[in-house]
Amino acid sequence: MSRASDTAYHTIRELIISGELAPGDPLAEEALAEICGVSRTPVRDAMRRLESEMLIRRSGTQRSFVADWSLDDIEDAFELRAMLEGLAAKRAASRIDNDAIARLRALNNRLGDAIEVAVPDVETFLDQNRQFHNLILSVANSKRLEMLLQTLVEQPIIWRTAHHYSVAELRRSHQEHDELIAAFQRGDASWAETIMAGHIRRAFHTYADAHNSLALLGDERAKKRA
Amino acid sequence: MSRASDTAYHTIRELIISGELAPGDPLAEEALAEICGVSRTPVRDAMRRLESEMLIRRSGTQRSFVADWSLDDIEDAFELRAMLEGLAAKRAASRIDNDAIARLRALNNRLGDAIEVAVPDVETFLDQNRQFHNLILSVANSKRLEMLLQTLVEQPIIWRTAHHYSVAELRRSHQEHDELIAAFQRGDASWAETIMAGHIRRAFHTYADAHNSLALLGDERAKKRA
DNA sequence: CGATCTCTTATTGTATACAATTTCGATCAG
DNA sequence: CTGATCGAAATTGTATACAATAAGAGATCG
Repeated sequence: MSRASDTAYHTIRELIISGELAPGDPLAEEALAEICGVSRTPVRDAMRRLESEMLIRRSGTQRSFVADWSLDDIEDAFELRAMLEGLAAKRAASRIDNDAIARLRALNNRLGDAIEVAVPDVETFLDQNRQFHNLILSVANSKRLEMLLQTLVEQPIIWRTAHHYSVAELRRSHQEHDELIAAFQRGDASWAETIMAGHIRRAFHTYADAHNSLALLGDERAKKRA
Repeated sequence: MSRASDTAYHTIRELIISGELAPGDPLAEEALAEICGVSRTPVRDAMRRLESEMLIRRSGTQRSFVADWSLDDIEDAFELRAMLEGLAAKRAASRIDNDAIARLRALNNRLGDAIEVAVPDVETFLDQNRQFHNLILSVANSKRLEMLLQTLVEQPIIWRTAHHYSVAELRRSHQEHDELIAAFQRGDASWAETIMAGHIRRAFHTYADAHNSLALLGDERAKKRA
């Protein structure tokens, strides 16, 4: 997409994901246009995209707000992701070649290296993780699947909590990726599918746990203020 | 959505689905604006929506064309639909109440009536069928699932071939719906899921068969012209 | 004769002005 | 004081003008 429209998209997106714009906050086109330094036209484009990703919710009268994701909503998203990424893995297993397997292995090695240090490099972990999943998705070779997953993967608040994951949990992800690679190497589609689905579901519970601790922390702070 | 934007959306959509605009045809914003009787602004909105439904494809340089669906693409769409509607049925099974079941039964009865006549009323069949599936989807109670399926159900060329389905095939759909209702009544989520997934997959093969016959017909005609 | 380059033209991206709605607060009747 | 009503201000929808970019035709060079 073109420059102004893109900057608007990324700027607004960042404002939402970083939490600078809180869930429920109203979003006025003109105000956002000013912030992004572009006119309302590209802002409207960006908002359309964000709406389709469900980061923005529209009222009955077309006013926009930052979406507020309940834990149920997030579970919903993970349920769908588990199913769709499972399908991606299944399809990938019967299409993948040695070159792609080698690349997956390289990605997962770097991912492992990023956590086996004094202080885990979560940014790198997330980046390699994203590439790992994207590679599988592209091997799965279904434009439609790619499209649907795109609206699910870029979760909003999820990446914010990622930094609170324990080393054990990061290691677990690394292991599961290895198992996935083994399934690919054997061309076992069902195995790949179930590993992937489980991998995502576990990620949800990891998220939910981190989410709960953070929520408790938030409550503590709220009490202190009162 | 607002008036002009909506009319643009529906007008263009109809042009594509009816085949007036053939797959691969280029779509210029200004030309469409003239056809729809609105300005380019709402046309662009409409095209965005149609793109997300994959009825429109965009080239690397942002030019738009009517999407051309290969049989593989369509199989892809059905594979995803089978999975997602299966999930919808599974979720619905554990949430549905007697009132909703009664409504499903009523819809399916009308659907059955529409085909048990001298000349089957396919329009009514499709309409009741759509309502039947939509009701299940809404009982499934997942906004995200609803959103994803929306981009898959409104297939382009599929409804055009529906008129060529045999009475036996229409009856089969009617039966499968009844089975689904039975699964709901027993609250058997797995059963509901597998019936639904099978139901959609069968629909694909019905479509593919009709598609092939039509393609052959088309070839015959082409030969005659030559 | 073919390939490439440039210039013209067509098409899309962006800004802005204006119209249609909606929100919200002030005012007033009960 | 409560609630309804009206109107000003804010917000979104649409049209249009202009800028940036890409496609296509024709000329130019090898």
